[in-house]
Amino acid sequence: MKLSRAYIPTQKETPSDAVIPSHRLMIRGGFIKPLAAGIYTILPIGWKVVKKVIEIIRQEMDKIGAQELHMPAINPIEIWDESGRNKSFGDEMFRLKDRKGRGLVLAPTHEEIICDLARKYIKSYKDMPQMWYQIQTKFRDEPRPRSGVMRTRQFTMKDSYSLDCDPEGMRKSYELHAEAYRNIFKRCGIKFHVVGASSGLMGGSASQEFMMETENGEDVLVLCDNCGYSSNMEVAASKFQEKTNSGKYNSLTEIHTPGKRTIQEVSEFLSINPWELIKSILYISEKNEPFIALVRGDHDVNEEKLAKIVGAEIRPAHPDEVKEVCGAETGFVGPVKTAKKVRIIADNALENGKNFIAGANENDYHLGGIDVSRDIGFASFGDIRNVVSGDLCINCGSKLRVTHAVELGHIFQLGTKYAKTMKAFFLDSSGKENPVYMGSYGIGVERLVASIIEQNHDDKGIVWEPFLTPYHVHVMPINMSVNEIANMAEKIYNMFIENSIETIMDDREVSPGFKFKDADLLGMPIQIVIGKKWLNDGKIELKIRKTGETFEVKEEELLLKVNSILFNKA
RNA sequence: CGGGGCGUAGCGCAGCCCGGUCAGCGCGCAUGCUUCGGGAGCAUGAGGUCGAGAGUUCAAAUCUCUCCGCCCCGACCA
Repeated sequence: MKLSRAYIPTQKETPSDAVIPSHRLMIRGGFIKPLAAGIYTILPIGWKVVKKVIEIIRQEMDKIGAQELHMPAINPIEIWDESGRNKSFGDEMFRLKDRKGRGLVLAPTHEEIICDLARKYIKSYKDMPQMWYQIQTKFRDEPRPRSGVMRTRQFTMKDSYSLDCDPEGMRKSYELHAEAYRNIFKRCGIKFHVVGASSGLMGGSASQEFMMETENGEDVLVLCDNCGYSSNMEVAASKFQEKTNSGKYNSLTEIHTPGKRTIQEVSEFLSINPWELIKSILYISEKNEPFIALVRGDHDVNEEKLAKIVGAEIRPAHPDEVKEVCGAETGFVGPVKTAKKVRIIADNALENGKNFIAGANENDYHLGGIDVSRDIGFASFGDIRNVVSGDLCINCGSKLRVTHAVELGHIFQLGTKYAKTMKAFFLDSSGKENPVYMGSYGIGVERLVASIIEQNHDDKGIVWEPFLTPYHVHVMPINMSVNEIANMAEKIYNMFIENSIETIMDDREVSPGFKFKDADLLGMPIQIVIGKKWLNDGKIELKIRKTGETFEVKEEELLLKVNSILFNKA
């Protein structure tokens, strides 16, 4: 491709709304163009990269025996009512009506359709195992699209589904996927962690996420660099650090704390450590039952864990509900003497603790000297807090590290949840009817591309690996108006093309600096410069984008050199 | 959905506070000449319903209201 004819709209200025590097570089390099919030056109060189990533995915999926199919992106809403997820997806699902008024949805994922296929065609244990996948556009009306192509409302997903007769079969399919995913991310040059995760809206038993560590990630990870324990913060476990309370308040005492609401304000006001306080938060379950969650002052409530213990969806209470249940405004809420009797769930770190301070359920007052077993002995205990940096690993006792990451892939063992509600049954070898065991597995394609850039760039631009780059070689004739240069560039360009090396040539009549900057921004692995050195010494300059290394090469050696750099060919 | 910010030429922005030579700057774009090793110089030129609507006023990019869009921070997911 010649740049003079290519649609690669690079720009010098960083768009003001792009914050993370991959977003900035994809916009500046002409890889993507925004159309609306969370909706992007993928421009030609962006699409070239996407296609290469998809090919890697396809190869690895085929390798584990999965079969590619293509399901409709537009679904009748009834099938989503049947699984109950029309409701649970809520506003996140795009809904529309056809001309007759029939309800349709733009599919955010495809478990329902797979289940429908399964119940129609899987009749016998002999029909399984099956693994089906597709690479397809998904639609999710995200509450907050973000960070360019990292989180969008329309995106490409590789989603696959396994169907098995029993749990062992399902685990086998799950392991095959885990293996394929490791290969895919390795081949994309991603450094990743596989972590235990929450199943969220998908439901089911086990699930793991493939995460790339980056400060710009939306997820929080807990890692043990010693034994390799890794988990999403949503479900991470840890041993908490034991703390000793000063005993400044060692019997039940009301303390006047005017206007001091937060842990920080109260601990500073009373000159005590944050961990001597009990953080009390009122939640309301979906069954409209209020309850108070208690964690130590230096900890945070983990709502995922809490919801699991409660066995229902939960939400923080509104201010008026707090007033009604506890008798005081937020900031002065505590477990002792609430206005209404209320269930209390406390974190393990509080069990048997003494001399704590909490809100007194009276505005501008806290209560000191709380003995947990004496004063709130009716509470139940559990792990309901987030791991904090410095907590210890439950396996090996080393210090845990808390870090940010992007979720690139997620694999689920769904079990029989969908099969049962949607009646996907088969006959086993004894003629008995059983529900199908499902697994579901996803990779966000554009997000993967953005992550690759996130991990492979410098201050000048993107740095592509040879197997993902839109073009292998970027040829730069320094001055198109000098015939010897233009002709040589043309000759080299044609030679590369004939030898299956993907080449882009900057044949524009622009200044050299302009070409160098664009080449660095676009990030092809090899830059070929034809300029003064060619005119004076008959040498062609070859520069490796990643290292900045340069070579002066004779024309007849060029192809060999390029091949060896790109593909390690001798 | 809460909190914060923004919307003026393709991109980045100034102007708004204090209504009235405020329709402006840089980059980009077009044409010509000169240039040609890290986003060249000179000259000429095209390009804007100032997000939309309503209101206040002799007069609105500027003040008021409503709506729309976009971004960032929090509750969800590949």
